[in-house]
Amino acid sequence: MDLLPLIKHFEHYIALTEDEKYLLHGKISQRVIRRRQFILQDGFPCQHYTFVVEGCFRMFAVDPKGTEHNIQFAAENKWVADIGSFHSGKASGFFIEAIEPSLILQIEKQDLYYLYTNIPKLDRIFKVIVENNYVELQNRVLQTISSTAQERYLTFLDQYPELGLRLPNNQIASYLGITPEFLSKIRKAIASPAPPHA
Amino acid sequence: MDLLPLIKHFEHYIALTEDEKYLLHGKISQRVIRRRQFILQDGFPCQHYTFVVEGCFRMFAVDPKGTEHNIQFAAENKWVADIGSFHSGKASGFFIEAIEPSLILQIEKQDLYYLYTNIPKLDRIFKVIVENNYVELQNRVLQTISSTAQERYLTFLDQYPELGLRLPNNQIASYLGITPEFLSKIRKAIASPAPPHA
DNA sequence: CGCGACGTTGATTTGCCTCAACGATTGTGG
DNA sequence: CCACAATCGTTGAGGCAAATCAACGTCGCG
Repeated sequence: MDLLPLIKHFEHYIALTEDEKYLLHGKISQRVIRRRQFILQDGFPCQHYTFVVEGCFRMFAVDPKGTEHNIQFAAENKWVADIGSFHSGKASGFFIEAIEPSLILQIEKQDLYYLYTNIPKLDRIFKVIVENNYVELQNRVLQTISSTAQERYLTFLDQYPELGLRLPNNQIASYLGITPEFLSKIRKAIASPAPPHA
Repeated sequence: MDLLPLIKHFEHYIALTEDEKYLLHGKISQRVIRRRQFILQDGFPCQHYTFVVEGCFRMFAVDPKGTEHNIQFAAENKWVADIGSFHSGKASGFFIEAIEPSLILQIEKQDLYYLYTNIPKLDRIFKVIVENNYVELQNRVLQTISSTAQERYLTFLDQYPELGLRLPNNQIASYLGITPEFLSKIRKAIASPAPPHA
């Protein structure tokens, strides 16, 4: 098992001592995940914080009509978890599914708590990580309540150019809160040279 | 100056020692804010973390057309700040304005960093606070991309019944991402007994 | 090969916006 | 203390953005 990507990730924030790195061993497990495999399903508690070493995931909810709504993508060096369910132990309302074949590192609740206690730095590191995610999410809320679908799509491409290439359009549509049909029409409008306005 | 509300707030998460409480003095300032007074304006860096002791604030952005979009309310025992701007020192794109006459406690950046260093618990406390806010925001995103305006309004009233009474409807409309006119029509539809469907 | 996932297009419907107008309330300066 | 302005909520007519539904083409894969 190779913890290096995770250690590098932590040290992107604060350097760790050798002792601290040593504490990580045994608390973290590695898994290979196939395309379309779920690492969390609606109705079950979220048992792990998941760090994506390679591949890509989506976290989504299903509404009463059966429509799926992506609330987050997580590719390399991102964390994904239902934080509320993880801490409360209650059933999650979300699914987390691999969009690509993936390699992940996972930490269970009691292990993460152990690490928080024995590597106090981790409190700060995760505080900063969550703060950054919070700022991103705030901007997404702003976009969503203030812009048209086309503007949101262009912002998405601008902010995550790599995801724009990597993900199927129907997944992007679900993230943007629009139908795949309408995203297709937006893409057509963008691609075509300025339409006649007369 | 009375730090008790803030200390109580911190101790809602983890108890502090007397020494730790002592360290807070001198790092926190108290301010009385009038209705409609701004504590952050677009174009300026966010210099403080603000804890609301009494009153209520809104954080909003203004789009190119001049329309305001509320992205957050903060009443008693809530924090409000443009976290991104606070840490980066760059100009904020948000305003924070008092909706009611308010009493706040503020911490400046270097003071907060000082406290993080000397009261390591604070890293954990703020980690938990931000995580909770993150979960709330995630649910808001889900609502926004998956529900109609009426559903979002009912959820808002259910989740923040006190804010539903306290805030003017136009502020709620801005938070929900709809026009005040349309919120008015929603309220009428809700109030009226089940409309005839024939 | 045949099926399922994905993308596209078109016709129609609907949720919400825009604009305009009008009471009710609040607050404020003369 | 009154007059006036500003703020807030409501209502209605008309328009637009995006959803819905249905159909069809393509591709990759078992």
